[in-house]
Amino acid sequence: MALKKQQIITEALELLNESGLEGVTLRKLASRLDIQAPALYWHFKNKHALVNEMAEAILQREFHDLKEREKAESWQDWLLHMFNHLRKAMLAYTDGGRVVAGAHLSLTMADLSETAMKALVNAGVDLRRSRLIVLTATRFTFGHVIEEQTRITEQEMQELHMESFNQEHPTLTAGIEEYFSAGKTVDDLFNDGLRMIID
Amino acid sequence: MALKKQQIITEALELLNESGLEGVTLRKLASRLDIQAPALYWHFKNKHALVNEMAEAILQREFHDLKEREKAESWQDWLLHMFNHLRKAMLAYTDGGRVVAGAHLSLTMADLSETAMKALVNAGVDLRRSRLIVLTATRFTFGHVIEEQTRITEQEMQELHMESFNQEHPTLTAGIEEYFSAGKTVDDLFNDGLRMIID
DNA sequence: CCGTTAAATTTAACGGTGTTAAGTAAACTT
DNA sequence: AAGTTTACTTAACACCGTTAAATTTAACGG
Repeated sequence: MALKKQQIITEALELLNESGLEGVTLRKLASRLDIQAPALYWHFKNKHALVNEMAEAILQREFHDLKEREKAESWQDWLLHMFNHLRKAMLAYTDGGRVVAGAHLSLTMADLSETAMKALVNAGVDLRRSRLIVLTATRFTFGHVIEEQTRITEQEMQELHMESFNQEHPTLTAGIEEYFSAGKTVDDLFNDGLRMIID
Repeated sequence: MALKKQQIITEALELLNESGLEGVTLRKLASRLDIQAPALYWHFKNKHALVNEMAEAILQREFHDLKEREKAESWQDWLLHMFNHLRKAMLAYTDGGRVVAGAHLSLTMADLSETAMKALVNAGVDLRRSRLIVLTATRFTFGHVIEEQTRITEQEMQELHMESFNQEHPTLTAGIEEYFSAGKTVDDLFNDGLRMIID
């Protein structure tokens, strides 16, 4: 039985979650599918194309039924929800942020922007402002999730001597300390940042 | 005469500008320095360490004399300047955004955050708000520049059929069209987004 | 100036990567 | 049954980061 594109992508996403983006090699992927690496080139033009399709799949899982805004909900709340979904989609996979942000010209992302802008315009926000809000929030979300997902090694942690770092960056340290000691989480951090853009 | 670390990084940055991030290989870099690739391991623990130092160098060129805010300037304007500098620093090199954003735990970035937060706190902004503004603006800037610097190939452009794309995304298309036909530039787009966060 | 030590680099090699070219077997088509 | 398309395999190429070991270069004290 011949392999379907969808099976390959599913397996690739599983491999992504186990080994991270640089762990996704064509040989490893092929081995999991019980084929040889060059066979993948029958299904994909090259590795980049595969990664692009992985990005679409990551987004589709969260946005296959992209809902329009209902009248009851404010456009601000609706937009907040949308970008929380976007973040959630990317967080669901190791390096999901880099995969999605790296996949330029994603159709799903375009649909998402279109739906979002339409929602704002329909709610009375003017066109330019809608564009600015959606674009800014999108890029913030990418930047946020990418940073959120970068893994710092034990060694990098040691090389950055904590005591002296904190001593030389008192305001920064105090700011971080204050935020989390108030019981806030990383989710809150994302949403607080998002709200600054949206409101 | 033995090679100095600084010379290696300078050459690496030149190579970065000519060939992009994936064009920076240890063999190519070594060849430009008239040494063999393994010699680089005397100067750097591994390639990642080299790229991290490249990131610091990129930032240092724009921030070697990081100025405190002067009383005459509003903290908003000052912050706007700072992030324009950050963007400029990254734009100065091919894939500069990916290099800097990828270099986690950059000391220069930490100094920058510290200075920025101190400026806001001194201007009367409360600690939590300072942290949120600086963090959000930073991540937006990274997201923005990374996107700005991704090069789309001719072929990717063709695969995305423009007419049907525009037809299926009328609001998005109209938004983009409106913005640029008003004489605005990509620089404006960045600053307008930044202002949404800061103000 | 010499001998020793440390710094800087070379040579050779390993295992891994994406990718291409050419051949092959199975599955549809006519 | 013959021919064509689909889905692969095998073999190979040119790269890549990295390591180990040998070797050269520079620095320094007696």
